Amino acid sequence: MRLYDTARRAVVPFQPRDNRVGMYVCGITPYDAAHMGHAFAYHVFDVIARRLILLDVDVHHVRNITDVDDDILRVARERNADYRTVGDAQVQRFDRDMADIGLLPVDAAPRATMHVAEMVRWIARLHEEGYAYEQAGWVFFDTAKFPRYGRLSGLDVATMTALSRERGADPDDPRKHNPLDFVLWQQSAAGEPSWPSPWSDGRPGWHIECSVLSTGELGHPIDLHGGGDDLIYPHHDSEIAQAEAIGVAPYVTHWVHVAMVRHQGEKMSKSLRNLVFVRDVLERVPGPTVRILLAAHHYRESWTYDEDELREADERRQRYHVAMQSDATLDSDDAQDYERQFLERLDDDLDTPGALRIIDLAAAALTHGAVRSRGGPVKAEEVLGRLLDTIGARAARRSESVGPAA
RNA sequence: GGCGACGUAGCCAAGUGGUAAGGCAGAGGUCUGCAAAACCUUCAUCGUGGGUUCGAUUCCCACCGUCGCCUCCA
Repeated sequence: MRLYDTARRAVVPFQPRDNRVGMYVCGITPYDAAHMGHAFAYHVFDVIARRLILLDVDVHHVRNITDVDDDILRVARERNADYRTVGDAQVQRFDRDMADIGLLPVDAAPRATMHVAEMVRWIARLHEEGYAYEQAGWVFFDTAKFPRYGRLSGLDVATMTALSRERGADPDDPRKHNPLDFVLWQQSAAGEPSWPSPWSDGRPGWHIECSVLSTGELGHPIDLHGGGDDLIYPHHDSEIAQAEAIGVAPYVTHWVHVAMVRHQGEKMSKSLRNLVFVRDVLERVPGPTVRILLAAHHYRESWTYDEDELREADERRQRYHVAMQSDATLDSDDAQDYERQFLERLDDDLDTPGALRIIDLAAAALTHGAVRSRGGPVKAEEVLGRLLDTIGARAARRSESVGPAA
């Protein structure tokens, strides 16, 4: 299987070592419902996992949960609730949404709050080795000590600095030695949850959890680490820095990033309030339709969610359904041929749109009932079922696969 | 500034190392009292400039243009 690697900037063979793959995907902060951007990202890694499993690879799929950060604390405050209550409820909703669009359960979903002690140890080590400094209870990573900082994103320090100034970020925080230094540990404000540490009763910065959770579950190097492409900088660049600085290197062998989903002309994001929630889409179409819609887009190309495409995806799902319900069969030779082409598309940098086109052909052949007998018949249900299963778009139940979109 | 994607007829869009599917629109026609519908016909040298090749839209390089992302973020 060939996949684009962000670090090498090329489509390269993805080589599992020992037939085992540790895959770590940056998960959600559970304070709001999952939107189509989340669905797209996690769908992509689900397809990768399914394809690897088909190749007989033992996949260990880990997706973390950032259950303490500014956003979730803010929401908890607004609702006058405990942040853990907010988090638990959102995690449940998230799991349900993902299950309903047919994502395989991940093998581990570690939560940041369960591993703060390890984070403290990690930060302490960075501090001891001179990669971090303390300022009144806060600890910052010293990017000047790590010259490779920013290499994943391809940004050099000067550009990053200039950019952050332009964006009105906070590079001028007087506590920072360098504008790009990032928070490893922060002192908790009154009323915020806190954990003991040598520097203050506080809580971890955003980036540290992923280095700790990923290597905690998978060791290193991580075979495949991914997430949305908005995480490349600063999140993943910072992960690399804090890991490789203390010898957890190489940290990751293959980076996979998924493009952004847009809506109404802009990136779907919380701050723009242009979210399309997975649940709302599922109210109108079955899970497989959502998967077909997502699979119709290549993971490295950003796309715009729109209703026409949702309708087309549902029509496609219905065509597949009709083909699968038919009595038609294909010769085993032809069936194998479709499957081979389908997998070839997937193995070529996860070309799911191309793979869908192969399913279209197979479905058309079945509905047109072209049956020849050469090598024995293969049932429609079996041919299409296997292909659809690989992209998570096989109807779970018969009742789920009938009826038009609302 | 960096990274990425894309640039095929008026629009949408498939595709391949050997002289470009399809759909919509348009034009002409058949049919019709007129029109509509239907049907038939017609409509592109594939962003620009180089290179590789017997031959490139398809491979490589440069350039131009469009778009997306870049310390809340999947």
